[in-house]
Amino acid sequence: MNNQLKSMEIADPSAGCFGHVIDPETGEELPAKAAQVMEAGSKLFTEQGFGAVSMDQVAKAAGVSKATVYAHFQSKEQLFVAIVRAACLSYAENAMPEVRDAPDMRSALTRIGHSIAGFLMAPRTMAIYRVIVAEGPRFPGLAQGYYETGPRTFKRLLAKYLTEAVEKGLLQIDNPRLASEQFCSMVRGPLYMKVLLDLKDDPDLLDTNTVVDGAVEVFLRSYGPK
Amino acid sequence: MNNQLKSMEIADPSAGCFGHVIDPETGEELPAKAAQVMEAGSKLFTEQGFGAVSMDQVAKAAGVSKATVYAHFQSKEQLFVAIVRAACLSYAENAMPEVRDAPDMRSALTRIGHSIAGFLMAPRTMAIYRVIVAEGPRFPGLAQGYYETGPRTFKRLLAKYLTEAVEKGLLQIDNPRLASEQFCSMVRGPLYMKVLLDLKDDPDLLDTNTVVDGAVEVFLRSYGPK
DNA sequence: CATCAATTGAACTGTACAGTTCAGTCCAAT
DNA sequence: ATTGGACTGAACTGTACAGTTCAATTGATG
Repeated sequence: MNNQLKSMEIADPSAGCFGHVIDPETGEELPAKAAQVMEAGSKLFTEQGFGAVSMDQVAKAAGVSKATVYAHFQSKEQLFVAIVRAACLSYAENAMPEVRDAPDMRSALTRIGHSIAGFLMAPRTMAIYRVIVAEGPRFPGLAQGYYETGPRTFKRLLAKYLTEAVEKGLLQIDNPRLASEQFCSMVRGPLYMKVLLDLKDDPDLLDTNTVVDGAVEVFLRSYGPK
Repeated sequence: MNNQLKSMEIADPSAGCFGHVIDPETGEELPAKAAQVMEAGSKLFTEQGFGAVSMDQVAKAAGVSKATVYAHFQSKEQLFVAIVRAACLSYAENAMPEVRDAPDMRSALTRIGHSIAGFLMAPRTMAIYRVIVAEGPRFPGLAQGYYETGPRTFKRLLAKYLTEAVEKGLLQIDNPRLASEQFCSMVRGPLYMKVLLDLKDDPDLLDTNTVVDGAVEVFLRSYGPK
């Protein structure tokens, strides 16, 4: 029960992730200056929130004139939407690790659990989530887009994996989507608020290993074979 | 397995909840006008977010002059903090139902599960959460205060209940705090994003009964006696 | 009725910011 | 060398808003 991964390295593609983005509207590659603007905007918006950042700040941080910003983006809102959309694209793939070589179900689930935990608590993930929750209501469609490219995609990947395990007789699950949600929630729930609310020294907080091992244990006792 | 509560009525104390608030600073009861201001501010802030609401709007909605607003609250920030703090106070007690009369563990947990689900998805709860996530970073201590009076208190209540059940031989749990987190998470996780992100018609979404029954089932298979 | 505190309404100050404009610069392609 | 598109920097417009001020009004109390 102690096969945790020691340090979970989650690639944080914050830097440079707007380098070669394809504009979904035109299908063309993003000009260098536009990428700079998105880069800077991403950092500022996720650090301070949409409302607290001025376009002057964005331009300055991007090392670009304000006129250039408006040459590439119609408005502050459109810049924001473009940034969030681009940031969501690489979400789900990063969270599901390779587990084909795992010796058994317990170690596979443990690895997945640590991957979820590490991914969810990465600064970039938290920043996107915070911004979506905060500004979602004011940007119709943004939250939906986030959910579909992000959490939903990941949960489907996990449900698919579980279904395969059932077919191999390694698990017994009648509702894999529910089981997938349950496993994610048991890992995520006890941990994410700590980071989200920046609670560093609350005595009630559980550490990652306890949470992941606990989730795996409960999951296997419910859905394990026999 | 079908003893769900049909419609879970969660009292939404949005209206009038600032009527007789005691100021934690002075220990005195809040003047009527101040309560009106907090009432109006609460509605506006939770609907539109801190940044999007002007003090003129608050004054107007409260049916009060702006000078009066500033007579009671030093600044917009302080008004906001006062509102959130007051709103958090009645958080935890509302979420934990009475289950002493429940015939067995399954029905008790099912009732608790539905209570959690109903409480979490109440507009007022969601609104507070959204505002905390969105504005937390800019108001030091606010998120901590929310967590301590809210989620943490509830989870402790549940952990205490579970511990008592263990002592009666109804459950087998070595880490009740972890178990409490797991149960809450399994109920909350699959449901809250639907409301948070306003996803009405996603085909992957599970309904409340499925989620609660699933959580109870998994919980009992893991922690149930023998 | 007189007093006094709370409240009102309206005008005012200062600032921050979205978005525009434009003359001038840079640079790559011809 | 010239042309043309992208970029700069700086000034400018208009607006929204936090917070202030104050003379006039209200209303409860003695």
